[in-house]
Amino acid sequence: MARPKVPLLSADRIADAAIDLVDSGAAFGVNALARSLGVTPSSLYNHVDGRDGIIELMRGRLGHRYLPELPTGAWDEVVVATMQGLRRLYAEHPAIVPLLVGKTITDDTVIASYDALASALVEGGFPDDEVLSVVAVLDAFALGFGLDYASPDDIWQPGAPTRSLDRLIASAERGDARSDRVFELGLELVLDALRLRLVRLQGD
Amino acid sequence: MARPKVPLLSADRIADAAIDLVDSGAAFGVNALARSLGVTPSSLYNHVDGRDGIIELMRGRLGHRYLPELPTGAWDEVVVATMQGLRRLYAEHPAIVPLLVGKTITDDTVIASYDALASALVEGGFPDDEVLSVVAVLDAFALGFGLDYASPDDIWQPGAPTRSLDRLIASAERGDARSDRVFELGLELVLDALRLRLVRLQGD
DNA sequence: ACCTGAACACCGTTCAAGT
DNA sequence: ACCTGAACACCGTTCAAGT
Repeated sequence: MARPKVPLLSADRIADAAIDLVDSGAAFGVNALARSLGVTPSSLYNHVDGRDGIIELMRGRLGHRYLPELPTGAWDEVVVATMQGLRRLYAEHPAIVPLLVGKTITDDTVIASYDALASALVEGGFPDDEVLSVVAVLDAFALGFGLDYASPDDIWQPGAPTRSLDRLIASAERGDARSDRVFELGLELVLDALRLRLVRLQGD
Repeated sequence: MARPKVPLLSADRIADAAIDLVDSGAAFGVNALARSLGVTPSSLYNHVDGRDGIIELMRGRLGHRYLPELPTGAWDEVVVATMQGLRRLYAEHPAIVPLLVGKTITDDTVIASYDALASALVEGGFPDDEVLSVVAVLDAFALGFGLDYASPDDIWQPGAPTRSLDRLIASAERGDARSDRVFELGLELVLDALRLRLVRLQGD
């Protein structure tokens, strides 16, 4: 079966299989991915730009699913919509988050989403030279939370007795319920802070 | 040279070499690390628990350097001290951040640091069932910012023209100066928000 | 154009052998 | 106790060969 009449693969099919693979708990890898597609590793290179290319495709596909239309409205509504989209994305596909870390974003859908966020902040009254920083803060937030979803149940594993940590860990919620709570708290905190900042900026 | 009279290696020496390796811009790996130590990869396994073990040792060494003594004082002073320590750590060793992501923290020094933070928040008046969430928020923050330091200069690489992103990127600061600014902004935002939250909690 | 199979340089880890 | 060297199962990627 050298060349099939109808192609077995496509970039989208590969990206979807990659997402399924990672969601299933398996380690991400070109070989494992090819195996799950019933295909030879080298076949993938006809459609896709290697390991990193596949990861960027995954980002694009998920962005397309979770940030489908660009949010509009007041800046804080746009912030909430974007962050909630990212939160759902990361909560439902936590194992992907570590793969996305520290890689340049090129996917158009995802870029458009950050663009909408930046534009909303500009229109909301944040000064030009601060908007990108605010976006970066929000991004750092979202990523940090995404990693929280991806984290092992025990983030901290004290070897020796602690003053507070042991006790707090013992009585704490676990898993997604905790992560959701943390995210809600965090989002509330940034929004409060951003609103406060805007008021102060406009007061000058 | 089967067994030298005085050992060539030790856990600390390996951890330090690993930090140097990663700081030099090279990819982290057991083989590269052994090479930089002038030693065979298998030698490392006499001192260290494999790749993940080495990473946790790196965390410990750096924690020891950047979070040396436990901060005391008002809760917000403790928060600032801890976050600034993490900021310096991540700023000066950005390439390490992605390695730390999503791995359980076992190192005692680092644990003690989070414990001090949690204790300060408890004493500051945050309710027990919220402290761990606040710590997680701060941790997500710090990690997110750490990743900002580790990020390529271009986090976003728009393929098509954008409404705001292109323009803002063109006029933005770059590199560490920008990351510092983002961090300061972020820290200010969380602190404001946490203070506000505390006031509201105590108002009830 | 699209898939296979062989080949390449590389991983991380284990373990017997040597002192 | 601590290092070496061989061996293992695995990476990601390239490329000629086949249809």
